[in-house]
Amino acid sequence: MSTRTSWADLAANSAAENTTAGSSANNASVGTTSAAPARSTYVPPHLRNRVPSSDPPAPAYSGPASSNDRQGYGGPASSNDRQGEREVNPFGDDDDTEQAFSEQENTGINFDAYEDIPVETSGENVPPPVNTFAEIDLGEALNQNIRRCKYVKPTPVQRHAIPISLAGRDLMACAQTGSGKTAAFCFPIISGIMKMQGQSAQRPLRGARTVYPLALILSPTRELSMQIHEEARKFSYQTGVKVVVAYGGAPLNQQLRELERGVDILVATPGRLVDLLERARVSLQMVKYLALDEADRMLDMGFEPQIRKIVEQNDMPLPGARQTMLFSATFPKEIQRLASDFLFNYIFLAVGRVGSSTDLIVQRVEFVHESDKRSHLMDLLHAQRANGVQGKQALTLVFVETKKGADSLEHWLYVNGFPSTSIHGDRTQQEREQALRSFRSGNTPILVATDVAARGLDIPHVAHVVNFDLPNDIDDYVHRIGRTGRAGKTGLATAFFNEGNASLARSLADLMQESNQEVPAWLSRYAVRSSYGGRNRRSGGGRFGGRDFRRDSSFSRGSSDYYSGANSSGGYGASGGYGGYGSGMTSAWD
DNA sequence: AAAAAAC
Repeated sequence: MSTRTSWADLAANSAAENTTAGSSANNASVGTTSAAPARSTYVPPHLRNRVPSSDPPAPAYSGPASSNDRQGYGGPASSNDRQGEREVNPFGDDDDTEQAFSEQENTGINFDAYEDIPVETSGENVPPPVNTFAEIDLGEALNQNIRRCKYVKPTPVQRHAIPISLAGRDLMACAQTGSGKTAAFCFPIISGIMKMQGQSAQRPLRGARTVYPLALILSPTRELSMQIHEEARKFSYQTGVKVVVAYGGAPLNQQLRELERGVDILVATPGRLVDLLERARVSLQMVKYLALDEADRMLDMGFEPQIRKIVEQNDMPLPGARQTMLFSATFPKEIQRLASDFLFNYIFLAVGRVGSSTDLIVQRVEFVHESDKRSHLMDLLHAQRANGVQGKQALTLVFVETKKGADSLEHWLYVNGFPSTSIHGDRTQQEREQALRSFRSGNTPILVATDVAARGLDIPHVAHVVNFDLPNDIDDYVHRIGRTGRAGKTGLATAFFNEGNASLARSLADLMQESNQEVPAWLSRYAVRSSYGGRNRRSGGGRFGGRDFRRDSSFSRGSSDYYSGANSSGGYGASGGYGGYGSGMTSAWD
């Protein structure tokens, strides 16, 4: 059955084609176009005036705010100007797009298992969930793309999150790895921008080459931004909504050229975006939608300053004047608290799983001394060779702690006859993308990776995730094993545990128990010995992703504002029907 | 202590 391939594979293929074609085309024109940095238009952030929203926008222009009018350097361009330039069909099915629809495939998700998914919502006036895409007014062009993607029915997170977003509400959403979060925030954004196209919107005229995206989607790694871009491009095909991606390690000029051709939705990693903002090539003044994917990662210690810079120290509209959506599979309470700075009267949504992490992934933990790890891995891989699928070895993703460790393990595997490659932050962007392509295609069915590959990447056919080195944080473990068992498929996750991982024992044992996994007796003994509920306790507790920190009374001390108003009573549980947990939950702050 | 993210 070809269901598994459908569009996820197309994404991989088209990503591969785009990168190669794109880079060679670009090389040809670099130097002839605007290669020089825009020094003349650069204004340091602290000298830029924040334009109050009441200011009349600069005159000059009053056309529809569609992507079509934003090419070039800001001169009004009729919406016909891009007609000659045909939009590349991201589905690769130019001949008969409706044929794909008639196959009635879905993405392989077991939809029956959705019926009793636990859901928690909290916040004021939570819009009710929908059961079908048809009952939501997303617009015909978007609906057609949804059909082309063979999405027959919304996933649980989509059922709840899309109506909330369409109602204009801010949202903090927890949903399992592989459960369709990208579409959940892309659909409302695309639909909203399509509706704006009809209105006559005016755009300010600053630097002639400044572009004004209407939506900004941030993610923590370059490859994840690429993936989101590919998906968003499918969803917005022939809608007139233009999606552009910007990330580091790749030629800036090519990305600038894309931006100048018009951008409605900008997908970016933080570093490159800050660069573009400092060069005044991008203004966030017109942003109506802000989405943070892997939001807890985006707000952790390493990223928070950059995110604050982007969101708070540029010209982005304030919370309430924009719509903000935060998505992740994990949401530690202390990060939730931080995140509330970026939100206005938001709804918290936690959706239990299907198509992901816990029950569909068989988790094994083996006690392996540091010095035995390689030979132990070899044993696993040998055993796996036997059960290759269709003559192809199943894909195995091996996580290690350090970049050096990744290089050396990859080399060792290679020497020992296992075709493998690696991805980590010390490799060039070309090498990283090549490694991912080669892994996806099965050419090198073993990928050794650092945490750069832990989050968000959708790689079909990953049968086995090996935690060669366990992470220090249980949430990272959740994301790593979530690279398998996606969209209703089963998966296997094996962890090598030894004395060095004692601090993880407790949370690992808890997580495994919550997901009905067999917990080895020796691990339980480690668990009792180690940290009593410390920082490593699972953020949400319970069977799935999380719980609104506003409902936790421990957060009210010393900060009454968090506990007041919005969530005092009655507002939550509107669509829940899952009351079986909550009382005995330990706060991550306890 | 490590990883990620701009040039």
